[in-house]
Amino acid sequence: MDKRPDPIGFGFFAFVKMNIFRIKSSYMFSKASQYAIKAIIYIWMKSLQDSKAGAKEIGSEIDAPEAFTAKILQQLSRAKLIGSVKGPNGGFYADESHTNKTLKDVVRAVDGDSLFTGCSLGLNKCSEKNPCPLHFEIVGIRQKLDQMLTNKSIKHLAVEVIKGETNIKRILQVNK
Amino acid sequence: MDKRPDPIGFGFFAFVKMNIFRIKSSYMFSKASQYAIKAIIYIWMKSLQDSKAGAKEIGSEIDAPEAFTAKILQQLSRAKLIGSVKGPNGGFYADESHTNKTLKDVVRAVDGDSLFTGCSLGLNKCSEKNPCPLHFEIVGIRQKLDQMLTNKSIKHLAVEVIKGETNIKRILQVNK
DNA sequence: AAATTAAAGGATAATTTTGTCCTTATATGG
DNA sequence: CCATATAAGGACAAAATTATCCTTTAATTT
Repeated sequence: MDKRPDPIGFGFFAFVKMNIFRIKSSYMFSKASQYAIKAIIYIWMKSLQDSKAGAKEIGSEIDAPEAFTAKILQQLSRAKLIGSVKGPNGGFYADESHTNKTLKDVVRAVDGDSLFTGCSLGLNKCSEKNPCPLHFEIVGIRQKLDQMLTNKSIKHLAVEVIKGETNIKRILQVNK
Repeated sequence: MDKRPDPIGFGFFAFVKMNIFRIKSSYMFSKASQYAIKAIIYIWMKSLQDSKAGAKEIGSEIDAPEAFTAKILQQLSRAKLIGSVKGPNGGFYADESHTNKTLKDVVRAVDGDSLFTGCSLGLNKCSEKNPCPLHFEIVGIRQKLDQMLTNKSIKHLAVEVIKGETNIKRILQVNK
């Protein structure tokens, strides 16, 4: 390989990747959770139409890497948030037994519950009695988030999506 | 080094670190933001007592890795959220020019603003007109978070902390 | 002016999260 | 029973985030 020092400054491209200029992601949910939510809504939509969905199909439809999606589906399956069957005509599905599963169940299965229980500043002894500077401010917001995620069943979400719009692709906004 | 295959199954310890059993962090803010918030509150507390704080001191007081804290302080300084002076008796400080800086400024300086503007499912075309399944649910919560972070000036927070308790260590809960 | 002190910044390492590939297990249809 | 399709899982790779170390720059003190 050519190990000569970069002659005309293409190191510039490394430059833009440097700390200073890198933009972080930092959403409310991890990517894994985002994929999980999209996937499980999609599965419910299929199940409401009496069909299963395979990992590949799901990954492609929700615009998530297929192999990674498969891993996440395993987690959801282990957590009993969805069912799965192997073999021909197999795939992932949801039924009555999953009717009451909520967004919170999904997020917890994938990300654990530090989002709901941990101190927002990462302090391990934060509590009502010994609150961090943001404690009381954050608690209220987090409670709202928690309630919202707890109140929304996945099935309900899927039904809403179907009612409002039949084109899955558009609703999940997977196209660019 | 001993490269023999693990004879009595201490691979178990690798095992517990495997995907399945690993617990994610996944807080509202990144670690960098958490450190930034703790650091800047600490700096304000010191400044309100007319003294500067060095990177080492700050890192140790807020229970964050010192070198990493130094990096974050650089970012805060570049973003004009704090001031810095080099040399003997130097350090980081905050003054009138920083009075109106808010928690939101801090989070944005460190994490960018995907937390505030990005779709919670990571979809790039999510909007009022073309909403993702969580859009309207999340928007309200995020707005509350945004408002809270916008309304709280760091200075105000530091004052509150000082009023409530003089022991910095305890308030920031750096012990255990 | 020189020595010293502390921030600024570069390079690199460790860890975590995200992502891929390949093998194994298992259900279904023929 | 056999072939096939698909989930489950292991091993590994890439990327992002977190963390450390060392050199350079610039104030302050002497």
